[in-house]
Amino acid sequence: MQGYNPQQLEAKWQKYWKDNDFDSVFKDNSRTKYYVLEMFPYPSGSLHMGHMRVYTIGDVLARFLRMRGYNVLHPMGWDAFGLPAENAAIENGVSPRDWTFENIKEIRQQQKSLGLSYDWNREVTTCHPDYYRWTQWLFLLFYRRGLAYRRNAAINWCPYCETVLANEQVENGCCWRCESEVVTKELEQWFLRITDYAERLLQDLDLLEGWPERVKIMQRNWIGKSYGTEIVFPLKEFPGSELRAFTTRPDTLFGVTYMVIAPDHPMVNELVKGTSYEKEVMDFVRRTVNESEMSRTGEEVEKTGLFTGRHAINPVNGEEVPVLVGNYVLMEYGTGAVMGVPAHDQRDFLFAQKYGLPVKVVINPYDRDLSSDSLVEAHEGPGYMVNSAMFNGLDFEEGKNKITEYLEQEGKGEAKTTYRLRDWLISRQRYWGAPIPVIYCDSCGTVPVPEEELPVTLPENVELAGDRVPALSQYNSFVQAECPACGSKEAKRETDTMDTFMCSSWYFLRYTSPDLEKAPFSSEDADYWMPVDQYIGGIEHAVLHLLYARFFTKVLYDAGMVNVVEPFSRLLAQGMVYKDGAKMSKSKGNVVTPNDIINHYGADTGRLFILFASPPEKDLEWSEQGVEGAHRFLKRVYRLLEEYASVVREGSGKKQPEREEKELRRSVHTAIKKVTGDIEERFNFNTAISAIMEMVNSIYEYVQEKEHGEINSRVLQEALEATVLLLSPFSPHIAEECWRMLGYDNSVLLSSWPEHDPAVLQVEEVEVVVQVNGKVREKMMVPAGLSREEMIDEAYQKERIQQYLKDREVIKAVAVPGKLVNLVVSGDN
RNA sequence: GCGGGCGUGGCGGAACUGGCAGACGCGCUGGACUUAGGAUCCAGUGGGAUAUCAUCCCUUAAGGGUUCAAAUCCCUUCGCCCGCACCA
Repeated sequence: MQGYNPQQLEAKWQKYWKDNDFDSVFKDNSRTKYYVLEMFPYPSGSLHMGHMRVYTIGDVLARFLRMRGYNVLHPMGWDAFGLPAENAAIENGVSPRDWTFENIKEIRQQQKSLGLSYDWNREVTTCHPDYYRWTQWLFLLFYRRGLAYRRNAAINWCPYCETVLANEQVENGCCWRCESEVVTKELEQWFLRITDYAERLLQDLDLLEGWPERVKIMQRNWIGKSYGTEIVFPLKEFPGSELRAFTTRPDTLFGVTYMVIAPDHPMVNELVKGTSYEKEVMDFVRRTVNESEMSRTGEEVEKTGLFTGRHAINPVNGEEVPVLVGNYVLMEYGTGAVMGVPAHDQRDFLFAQKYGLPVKVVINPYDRDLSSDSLVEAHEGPGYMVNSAMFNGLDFEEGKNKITEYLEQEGKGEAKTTYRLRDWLISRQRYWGAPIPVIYCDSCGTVPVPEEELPVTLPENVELAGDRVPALSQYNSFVQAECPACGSKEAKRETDTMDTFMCSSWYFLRYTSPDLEKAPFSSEDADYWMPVDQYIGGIEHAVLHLLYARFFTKVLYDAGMVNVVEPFSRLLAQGMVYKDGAKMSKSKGNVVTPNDIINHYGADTGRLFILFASPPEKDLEWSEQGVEGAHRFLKRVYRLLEEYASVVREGSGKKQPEREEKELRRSVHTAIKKVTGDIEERFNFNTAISAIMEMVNSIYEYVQEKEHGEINSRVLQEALEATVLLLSPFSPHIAEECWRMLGYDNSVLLSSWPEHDPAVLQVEEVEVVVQVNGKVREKMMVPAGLSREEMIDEAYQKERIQQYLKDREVIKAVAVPGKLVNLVVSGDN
């Protein structure tokens, strides 16, 4: 006996699979496709347990579906542009490119030693010119369609990363990557008009039945649709000029006592010019604009405002109200101006109190009257309208409509829908990214680089000086360009690179035709493979990557390049890996790496443990003893095969199946049914594995009861084959080895998934529980298929039940076929 | 504050549409084999009571409700986790 030697066995079969090219996949219209995709990694350092978990989940699915006959696309690639490469390059004195490709090599090796069944011919690398050429091409597509534009804007700036960030990439006022506090800067930047797609991005969430509800909710919140009214307030001091304010509460219009505009509102300057307030207000504006949005609008930050000396006129009653500039009003949302209704908005109420602005009640709750003088907090709830002229008495909801209608008739406002979503800022002031393919010419302005000149290549030889890789603006040879329109040699190249999320917004399409040289992807191939049937990745991308990729797909759909409106049909957000109650991290010293596990127990054990310890969407607690348990199980399977495969091969033993054989077959077919359902319908790999364990326990029971000669080899063969086949998606190497022990020459990968035989699951007798008043008092074996009445009759026959029924009256008898009988009796107990 | 999720043995977790709570694994206890075992195999393992192969009671965060029957449905409370957070 050799014993189970995972290291040797895994290397052997990995080589065999590679040599026989089992994982390559081709478009085949005669077969049903299935696209399994795990979010591709950023290649920093080496793999951690989180990676191992996602890949294992995806690999089980891919292997399972292949055995079920699907044509399965299961690719892998590298999200290879990004800042860490630059930082690491500086530390190690190598170029970002070399650093990145070294890491890719390392990670690819690790993935291979995990036995992951990727089609490596389709590998994509976003930092490779063959790839980013098409990222640039897509940028130009967006540009042509009016979806990419450059504007001056107050944007989020991370001082540590020395680059701007999109809104989605700021968490609690801090950089999503380095957690430095973000500040606001005014810069000329490139944006993608994702807000044009806000409504469709919102609506189509309803199509995504296979997505977790919480992810859809997060996206809904992020898009932040709200219905309201835009109202025109003429300016008293500037006849013909007006301020527009967006409100969700037009019913409170008569309660307006002031207006506040954003510090960066385009009219601020004009409003205060020449007044005694000018200097003070402009100082305030300068101070505020340079603060981060967080420090302006954070919860604990006090709202401040300054009077501009000007007044706005309420369009419904002609009242003149002061106009202020306030730090909490955001130019980016609505119109950058808000109407102040202290009586019905708590924020306005506090602001009014602070600055001594009047309070005017216009909505009374149904049960009492409010007084403007003695209000202690705003009444934001429902009620009916008062102090609102001809609208008095209307319920507030109706009032919203009536006021809006009135304003529309008068030309003083209109119903409007607003979104919280803002355009996607994609410029990055860093080196290691895809250059934005644009040239600026003094005479021609902004000129896109012609498609045939793509890619705009990153300079290769990087001078590592100081503590930064120099931005592209430092490379004169890169900056100097010829204007594609007029041929002027004085033109300058755009030196910003693209947000890496651009690269990851379409990689799933590139996998469908990875080597195509004339387009980013072939529509024909994409039409066959798309959408991704099952996408798997971390919840941290609930808004970021998953929103951007949806946006890209919709734009490509509009451009006629894909025929799907959503890229990912089903999404699995896998849980995190913990150890000792905390996320694994170097600083906590609780890290276990995939390499540790592979070297110690083998990939099969690691895969099995990770899947067995917890359902995929839940967090997983790493347990060394749990790993031991998984390893013990594999050894148990291996021993079983070592000892009994010969019985199967020799075909010895008696032929007539008896009770033990029937029981064994039943447990085998139960397992087949359970494992199939658990993988296919629920992704509950943990219970699938426990079903395999139960089957193995039954097999041991069977063989241990018998001498070798008494074993029914046909029944045992069926059991051992089922064990190996069911185990093969989870622990493929040992399965391949065991398959050979059973006498097969072909790979287990080429076998079909077993089907359970319902006839075998049929039992003549079932155990039925007899309850008296809901408490189990007796169990009985009855013929399967017994009617309710017969079951109840049967229950009455039981002596123990008779005891319980003595001196009592049966009020009701309930029976569930094949399960239980419940007799409800009078009296206590 | 708003929105969402979760709470089951010593531990990870089962229980799919309400129908025997605790599958499977870990750990623990006892035993077998053994020079030895951290290998392997067998038995036991939610708590309590009566006392002996059996019976009874309690138990799914806490309390209440619906039901013949609740971990599962409803209400209240507590605790934990995640997302958003002056969005007008």
